[in-house]
Amino acid sequence: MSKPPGQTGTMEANRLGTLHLPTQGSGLQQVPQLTVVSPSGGGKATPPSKHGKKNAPLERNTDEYRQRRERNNMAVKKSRLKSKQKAQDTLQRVNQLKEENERLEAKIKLLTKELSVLKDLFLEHAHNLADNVQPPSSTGTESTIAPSTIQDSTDQ
Amino acid sequence: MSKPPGQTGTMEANRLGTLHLPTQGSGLQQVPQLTVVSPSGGGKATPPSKHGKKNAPLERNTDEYRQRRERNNMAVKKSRLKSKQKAQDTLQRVNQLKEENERLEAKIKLLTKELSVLKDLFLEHAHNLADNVQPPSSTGTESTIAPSTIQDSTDQ
DNA sequence: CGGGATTGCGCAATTG
DNA sequence: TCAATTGCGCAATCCC
Repeated sequence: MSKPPGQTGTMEANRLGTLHLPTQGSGLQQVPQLTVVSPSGGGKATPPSKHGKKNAPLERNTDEYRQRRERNNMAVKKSRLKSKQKAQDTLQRVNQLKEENERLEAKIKLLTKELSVLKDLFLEHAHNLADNVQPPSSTGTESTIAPSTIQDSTDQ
Repeated sequence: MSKPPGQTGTMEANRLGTLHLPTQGSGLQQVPQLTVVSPSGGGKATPPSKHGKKNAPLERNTDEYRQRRERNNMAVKKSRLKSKQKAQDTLQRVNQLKEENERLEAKIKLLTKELSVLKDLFLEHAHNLADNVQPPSSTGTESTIAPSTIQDSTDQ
């Protein structure tokens, strides 16, 4: 709904200097031909720009032009496909990492719990010692702490 | 989702039916792309379009046409910006997740080590018991295992 | 300098 | 009806 007043003139497509439109019109394809050349005067063969190269537009009706376009079109397609592929890979990587993350967190949770259990046992033991409780040979409490319970933490 | 299969196989600039050319107007437009409108009438090859609506091409020299184009160009720009933004976000997310993963792995390493230490202590203890070593108050070995050593595992 | 790879842009068909 | 998407071609650059 709300829509600002018309955008007057939207000619952003304008490049700074040159816009060439090929001459002519063989059959179909007549284009409003206008050839705007950058105002800068240096009509030298070697422009100051680093790469500033502006080759002749190459006429649109030549075979070479057509060939070049065709090649470029293929290249563009290829490039875009690649780009899309890469994007998808990235997305996949996110999921992969997320999974791994969960796995790791689960592991941490487990380890933490085990650690907590062991700590409690230690504390208990410490208390026993402190309370001067001597374990003759069957206190029962600690003897239960066979390695078996602890084992599974390391693996996986 | 949704990515309709692009069927267009290979239709270069060949058979064309109608070519609309811009009529000058204000400033200059881009190169007139050839709008190909297939002349064939029958047409069974109509892809299952949801809307199945085919408006008349709308002449290119009308104000309305121009307005519509302008709007669409804006929408396209917007959409592409958004798309690019999203891609970058995804990339960032990957890095974020990678970092988090490292953090988690470090933590796991730490916890594992602590657990290992505790386990060893337990084993030692068990051995002492098994060997019939009575720890009245001078065994010295286990007494050292004060809670202090264990404490730090839980935090951070 | 040549030529593929990228990138920004507009067009048109579709989709929602 | 209109905005958002998407495939596509063109031209300017970039980059070997």
